Amino acid sequence: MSIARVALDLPLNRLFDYRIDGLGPATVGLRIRVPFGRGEKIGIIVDLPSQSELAPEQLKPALEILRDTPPLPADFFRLCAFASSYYQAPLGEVLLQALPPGLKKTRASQRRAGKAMATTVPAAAPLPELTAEQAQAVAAMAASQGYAPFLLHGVTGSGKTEVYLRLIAATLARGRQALLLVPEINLTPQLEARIRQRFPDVRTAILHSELAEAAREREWKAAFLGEARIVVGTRLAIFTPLPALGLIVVDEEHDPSYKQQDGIRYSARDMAIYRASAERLPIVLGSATPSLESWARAQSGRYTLIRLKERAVSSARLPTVRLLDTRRMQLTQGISAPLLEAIRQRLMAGEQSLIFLNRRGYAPVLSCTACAWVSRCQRCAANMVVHLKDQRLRCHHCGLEMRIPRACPTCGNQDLHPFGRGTQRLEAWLAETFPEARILRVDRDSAKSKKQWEALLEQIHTGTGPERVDILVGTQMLAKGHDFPRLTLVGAVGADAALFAADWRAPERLFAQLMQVAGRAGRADLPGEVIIQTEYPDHPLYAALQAHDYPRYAETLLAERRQAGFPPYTFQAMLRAEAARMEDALDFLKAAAALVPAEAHPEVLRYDPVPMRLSRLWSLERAQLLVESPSRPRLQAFLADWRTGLERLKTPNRLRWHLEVDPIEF
DNA sequence: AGCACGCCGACT
DNA sequence: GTCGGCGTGCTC
Repeated sequence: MSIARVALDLPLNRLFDYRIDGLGPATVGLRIRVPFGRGEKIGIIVDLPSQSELAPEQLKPALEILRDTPPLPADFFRLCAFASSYYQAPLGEVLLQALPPGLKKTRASQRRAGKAMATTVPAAAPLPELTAEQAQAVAAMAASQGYAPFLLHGVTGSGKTEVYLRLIAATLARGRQALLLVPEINLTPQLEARIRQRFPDVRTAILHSELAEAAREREWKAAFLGEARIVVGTRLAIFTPLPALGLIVVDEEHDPSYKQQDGIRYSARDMAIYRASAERLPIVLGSATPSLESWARAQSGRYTLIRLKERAVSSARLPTVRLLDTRRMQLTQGISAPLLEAIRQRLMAGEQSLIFLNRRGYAPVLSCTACAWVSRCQRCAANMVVHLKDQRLRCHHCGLEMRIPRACPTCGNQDLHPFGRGTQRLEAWLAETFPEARILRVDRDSAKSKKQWEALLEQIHTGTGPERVDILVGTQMLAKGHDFPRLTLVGAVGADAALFAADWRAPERLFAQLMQVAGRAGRADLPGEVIIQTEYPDHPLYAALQAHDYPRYAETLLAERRQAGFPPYTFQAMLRAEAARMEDALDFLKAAAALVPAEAHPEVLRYDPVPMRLSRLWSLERAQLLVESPSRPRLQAFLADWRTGLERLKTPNRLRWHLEVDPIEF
């Protein structure tokens, strides 16, 4: 009797055995259709054991071994097995989340094979000349053999993408595939175009979660079958099986969107490092503001640090950064007179300004002037944001919406005031102040879809005429890598809030955002200026920003982290619970903390359970318990023990929990 | 995760 | 007297 051991997409930490006699030759890595409970499921054969722990009559016969794709390769299994153990997630869940949805369907639906997208082959442009720095970087990285991790630290505009393209070309020349990870593909349509232009004859696969199902399957297969030689994708693309992988590039490696925030909470950047090491490949982590984790590893020599200190276009200098001390200034709608004057000057010169305000909506809260009423969300521990454009209050966490009330729901007072400022309010006020200017707001509300976003980009690029844009108002969306040729002024408003946020990673993110948004200014032959309004002009973050000195700020932050015993000097995991009542969530976490005796894991520190910062979301009370260790292996050992106990722990009514390794939000 | 079985409250 | 609440247990 032949047996297949099968991984299924279930939240269960075990595998299932089936009889496969008469189903033809089986191979580890093939998909298999099996009866499960009263239905059926698609699983993946992970082993062909000679016998099962169950009696033969307890095994059900499998229905079909699917051979429409080749077996998933051993490299892929190793990657998934590592993710499964590192993130304490069942192997089946990890393996199956890596497949396009079409390959997980029980009914063998005969979809059209799907042809490769018709790509108009653009005229091959001459290769841009490399700067000396770029050439050195390419030479150093292209010469590497085996596992070779590089941290490519390049200031904005230093031409990191060109370096990637050269490395990709070298990889293709060696007959290998190249994998390029990007944070959000929809925000960088230019990158895709650039790759297609550079490699017009090379099949390039694009992979991200917003692709339609058929397209995703087509692209995934092209990559898996080795037809696509270049694979560009978001975090999920790290799990694509690639038969001839020769290079991994992680662009903007510091970007938080590499961390999956639901389901299996993995870091695509960290998985990329593992994959490169397991498959003995060069890997390039690129950023103008690397994550502190990566920077520390580069400092310790685990990664080779390669720096691009100059902008690729020699005439384009880094923008000057001016700190405006607003403590003694009269602000109108949050804008100081000098910033306003700077905008006016750009208007007169026909140049573009960008005001960065990382808060969308009109105002963060509506409140009654007579009583204590504020626009709180019914479901979340958060305020509903005023969206004046569509006359609605909206919770940015759960999406709950309602009309803006005419009068206070509590006392009937008609005098309700929006407090604080978001991009809509700033846009409206700037439109009043500069009636002749064309103002464009760019945030998640104005650029909901890829189409809208591309249309906005198009508009921003329009140089002259009635369609030109004079002033951009926007959130961090504007910080992503685009060239805005006429942009010479960047103003940052309301940035201080992140300096003292409860989340200790907030300053790191603020620095990256400001650095990126500042990098938008003055890329071509026009010098750029950045004006940051702040009440803390002496803060080291701003000083480093002014000096364009990421390394200095990174050292400051790393020293703080070391002092405080935070990552990357300790390793953390978070157990989170949500329930109808906070008490239940906290009680569960208390019980969880007591599951494993402390003596068994002396180097693992367990903190007390606490409510999460956003303590209620979607009407569920949420709490969390942090565990921490100076040793990653010891933390891992503890987590493995802990999970076993947690799975046995019977949870109170409707309580849900999950374990997150290397959490990035608190 | 589904999906069964199984024992206690308000309804045709 | 039943419909249905979700507590518990199982899935090769």
